[in-house]
Amino acid sequence: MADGQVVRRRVRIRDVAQAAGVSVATVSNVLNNPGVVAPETLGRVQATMEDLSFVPNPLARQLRGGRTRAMGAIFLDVASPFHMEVARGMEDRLAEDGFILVVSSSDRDTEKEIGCLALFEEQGVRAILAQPTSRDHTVFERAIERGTPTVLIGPADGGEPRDRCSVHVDNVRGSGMVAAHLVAEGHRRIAFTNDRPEDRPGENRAVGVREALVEAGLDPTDALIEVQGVPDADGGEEALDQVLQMNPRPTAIACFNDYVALGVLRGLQRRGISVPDEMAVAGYDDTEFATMLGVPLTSVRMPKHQLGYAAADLMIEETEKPEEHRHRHVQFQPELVVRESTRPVRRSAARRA
Amino acid sequence: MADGQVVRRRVRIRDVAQAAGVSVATVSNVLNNPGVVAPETLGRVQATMEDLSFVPNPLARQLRGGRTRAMGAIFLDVASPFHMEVARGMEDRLAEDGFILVVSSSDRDTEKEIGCLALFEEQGVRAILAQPTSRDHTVFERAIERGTPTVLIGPADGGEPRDRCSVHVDNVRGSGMVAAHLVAEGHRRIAFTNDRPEDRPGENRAVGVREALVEAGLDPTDALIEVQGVPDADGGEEALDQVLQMNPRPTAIACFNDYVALGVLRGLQRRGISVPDEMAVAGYDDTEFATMLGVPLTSVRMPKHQLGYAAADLMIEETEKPEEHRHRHVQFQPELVVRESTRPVRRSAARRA
DNA sequence: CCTCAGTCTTGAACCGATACAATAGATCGA
DNA sequence: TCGATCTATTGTATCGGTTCAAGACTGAGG
Repeated sequence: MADGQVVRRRVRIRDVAQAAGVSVATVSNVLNNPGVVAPETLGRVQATMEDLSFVPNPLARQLRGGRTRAMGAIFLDVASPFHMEVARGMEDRLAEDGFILVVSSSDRDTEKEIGCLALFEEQGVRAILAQPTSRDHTVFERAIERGTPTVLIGPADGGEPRDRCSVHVDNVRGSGMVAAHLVAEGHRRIAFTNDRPEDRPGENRAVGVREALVEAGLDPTDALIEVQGVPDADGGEEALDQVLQMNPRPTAIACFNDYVALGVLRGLQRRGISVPDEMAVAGYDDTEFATMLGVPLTSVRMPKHQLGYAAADLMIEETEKPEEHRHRHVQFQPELVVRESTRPVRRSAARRA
Repeated sequence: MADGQVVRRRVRIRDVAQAAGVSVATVSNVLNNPGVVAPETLGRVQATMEDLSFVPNPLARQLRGGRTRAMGAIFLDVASPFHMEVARGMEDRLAEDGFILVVSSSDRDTEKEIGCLALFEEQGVRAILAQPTSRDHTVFERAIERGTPTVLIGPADGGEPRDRCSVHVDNVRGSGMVAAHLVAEGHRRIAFTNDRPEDRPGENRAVGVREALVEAGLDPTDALIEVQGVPDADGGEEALDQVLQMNPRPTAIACFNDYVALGVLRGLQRRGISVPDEMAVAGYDDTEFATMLGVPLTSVRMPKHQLGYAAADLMIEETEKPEEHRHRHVQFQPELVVRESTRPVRRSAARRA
């Protein structure tokens, strides 16, 4: 059984033309301009394409100019609640105009980010939404120069990003609200579990917390303890370990997101430390489960769906009518949702009622 | 200010060649084969490239070379916990061999599914992992015929899928375990909130529940109430509305996933119906928050990460060494995790302790 | 002085499509 | 019967690179 049969070479437009007894130009027309082809020919060629199971090579296709109907998105993490909601918002908008969303993740790695970007460009994606790994946006600026509109998630940086749009949730403000709230609740020593502070979201959050403390007249040097860790539940539990070793021990933990908070709560529960009496905990993202936890979680709600929707809208506008398009920087405001995990509302009374 | 300045045309390899006073072939060599270029020339050309900020067009580059280093995945839903974990598992495996993962979602729509598939094929993705919308896999079989290895998520169907691999979590068993457990806890009327039963996952879950009831000697006709809805928290709340109108009212609800369960719990809480005493609730997926809810949620744990990892492994093997590759059907077993939401463990005692 | 091997460089074919100008045929009015 | 018009089709340049056989030059050896 010589299994090394014919390695069926990929079928090209030429093969179809030959088989159907027409020129390549006609096949191309069948593909892109079916209106001009005689119905009889059209049918025959289509049948042949079907027969040979022909799939046009997109690379060659785009090389000449035409692009696909796909939009790309590069997130820092496939497994974050942020990404899920934003992607859904994008999809909703894109579907309206018949675009398909293709998502990839840089996994917080700049190398991989460059890889994703190159891939998307190669594939002729119409536009890209990206959550940059670093503050240095040159990779993306170059993509723009090369002709792929790119919308970044993040603040319109000091420079003059006149050549691109951005969408953004004011995380400085969001984390500031958390910090201010904790201070208002009487906390004077607050831990903040950050993602990697080099990354944009991490940086902003840190700034927000710090500024809020200063504004409240506290000295961040001893009022703020910044802990770093992977932004998921296990990371949260590890971060908690570190926090609990601090001396004096913080009385509140502001977490990078709700999953981290989940881990923190888990760790506290295991140790029998009560929330919020002995330790206040705040999350970020206001995931759906935040309300339903054993101790409902204070969190920051972000209009993620809207953010994705708006981003997709900008992308579509930019590729569909570049003349009319003016670059914009859309900013959304987060909202603090206070729940039991940071506010000791006469719980016992409420519960016994 | 006539802003219609020079639309800086993209710098091509030809321009570099001209500016550096060499042929395009030499520039190409500088790029791909620097060893063969004389050091002096090399330096000059590189300087010129820098000067003109030349970036080779990846499309043209690939055109000659072949395929990209990307793998595709088509999920039913971007926003499901299932997708997130599986994608992460895939990424972990793919990263080992320097592949990039590109995710798209069919949004449960067969049309869109076909679109995604075509897009991925066009883009020269090396292999595809898909969670099919329907039981009819012909679209995927054709992709395989056309030369794109495709791994499906789902049971190895009755037919003879000898030409592809599949990965699979035995959901019939998983949902069966839930149903059996509920029966064992004394429930005789059980609601099951399904996703669309036409879809594969929905179908399997329904079958599993039904079989388990039969096996327990119950008649599904009146022991099982199947409710349909969008598989998220809001969908869960709506499903609950329907369930509560039933007469006689079910005493347990098996939910399609943990998010649905979240919505159900929310609705029950709002109505002051206690869990599990007045209504038992089970989820599916065993998300991280399941343990931490007000009433910890019984759920079914699936090795999602492993599933993704295994799938990616198959894909890589198939594209990297097609000769050695033998198609396989990998099945994973789910695991029932019983918590308070279905088991009335002397709660009051525990709490007061 | 000539040959030969070795080092660089280059012209041109090629990848797989698109798009445009040109052509062939059919139809029609005068 | 003869252009004029239309419609359907096709030849071919083109996109921006890669690749490879062949050419130009150099220096060593006979």
